[in-house]
Amino acid sequence: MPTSAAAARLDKLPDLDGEDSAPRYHQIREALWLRIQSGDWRPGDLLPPESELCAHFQVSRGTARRAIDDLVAQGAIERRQGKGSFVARPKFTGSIAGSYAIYRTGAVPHDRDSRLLSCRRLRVRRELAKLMGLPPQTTVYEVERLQFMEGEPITWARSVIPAELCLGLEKQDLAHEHFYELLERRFGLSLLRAEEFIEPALPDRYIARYLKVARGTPLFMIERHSYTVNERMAEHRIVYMRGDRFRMKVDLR
Amino acid sequence: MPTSAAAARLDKLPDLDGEDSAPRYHQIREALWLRIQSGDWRPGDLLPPESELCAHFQVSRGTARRAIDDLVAQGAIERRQGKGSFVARPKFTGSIAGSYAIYRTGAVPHDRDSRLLSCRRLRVRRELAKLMGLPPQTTVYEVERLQFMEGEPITWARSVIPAELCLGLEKQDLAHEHFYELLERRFGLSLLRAEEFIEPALPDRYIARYLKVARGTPLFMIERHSYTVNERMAEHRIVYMRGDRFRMKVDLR
DNA sequence: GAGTGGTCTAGACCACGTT
DNA sequence: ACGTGGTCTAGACCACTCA
Repeated sequence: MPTSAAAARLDKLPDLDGEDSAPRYHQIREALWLRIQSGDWRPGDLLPPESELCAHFQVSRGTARRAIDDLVAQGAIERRQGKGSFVARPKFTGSIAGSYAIYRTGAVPHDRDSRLLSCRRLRVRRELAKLMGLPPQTTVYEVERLQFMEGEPITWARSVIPAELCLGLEKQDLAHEHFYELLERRFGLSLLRAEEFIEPALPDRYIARYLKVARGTPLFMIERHSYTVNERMAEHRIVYMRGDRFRMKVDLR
Repeated sequence: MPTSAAAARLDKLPDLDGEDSAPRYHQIREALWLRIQSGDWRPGDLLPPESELCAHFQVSRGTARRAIDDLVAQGAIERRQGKGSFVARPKFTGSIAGSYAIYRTGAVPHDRDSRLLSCRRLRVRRELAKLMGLPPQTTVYEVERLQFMEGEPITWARSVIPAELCLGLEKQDLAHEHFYELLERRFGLSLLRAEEFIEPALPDRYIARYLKVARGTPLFMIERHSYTVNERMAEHRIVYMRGDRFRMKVDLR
């Protein structure tokens, strides 16, 4: 069942460990982050006010704030003045974002659209089961989609998700709803973080046909591992993105 | 002249603006960052102790520290307990690092080496002059190098630098010294930040020969713009990196 | 107006590196 | 021993949101 905007409670949160040499703000940060990772606190949940955190952990407000500051910097918590602090909804869900940005070679992208190619229920391939930490023969959903910008095909993507995490996925509106929002809202499946591995690649015949590019057109191949509660891999995604229309920008300091 | 490890002074640093609605820590951060960007304070310089910053800006230590915290997070300042705070040396100089990481597909990279292909003095190409903000016909150095890992060619790179920033570059040991360290030490040229644009690409005959790959092998093409004092572009670099041996990793939150 | 986070203060003691 | 940054406290007032 989809849960939205509950209140995060401090029940059974450990006290600070006097023996632990780590700073208090660090211990507090660990305790809160564990709550989020474990799924006790879910994206959108309202955190207890700072005053309550101070009282619970027996620290001054500066120390409690420092812990939250770090979680905010880490992207795990959002603050809203006057309202409270909330468990953050994952940032990388929107477009392709995060610590790098995709830039169109030319104009600014708008006008997004996507098309569902297929959604199948099947047994996971052996290699993928190993990579995802699933028992052999686990049933998964395999979703293939195309993303368009300004009417032009830009990315082809195939996602694999353990079926038990989203039973009935094939009945959902996969064509138009945002994929991660759908998982969150319909199945209560929240993705907390992801890793991406990026390589240059060339399209095979299948991909080239969908992206409407010549076989020799350079592409980005992006492999994404998305994790949910308890560090469990909930989605394995392969994306091919046209390199003739997009590039990535990285700021170095 | 190479300057190393001077002391940063607070001379003529502006007072806080009471009219400014921005928080004090923000105004302090801006003032310090401007000092660094302008070149008054150089990488490696020792900052005044926090006590002195507090006295100068008439703020409490918490506020001064908050300003420095932000600059540390931004990568502009490094703290060393017991010693002091220092203007950071750029992080992206070592390998390719920053907000993303290059991962070898297979074993861990070690055993680096590089080879100088050429170092020429010539007039900058018209398009590049425009991109770099240089007058037409400006004299530049053009340096081509190969980088090896475990005896295998991994990247080919061509750097273009305005000649006046590093007069006599051709006499330096470009083969073995780290390039950015050499610029810093011999010419006092410090690069403060950089932007990279990454695309998938295929090698032309020239690049393929150096990297010892077939013409159809996918590569990363990385264009780097490095900036020195006053937001002046000091280096324009094109890198081709083998995509069959390396990939990039990005962490999303 | 009540409650939240945002900013700031003026102290304190500790850990580390140098002299 | 001394000076640096690292951690922490117990207050204060302001800005924003919502009832």
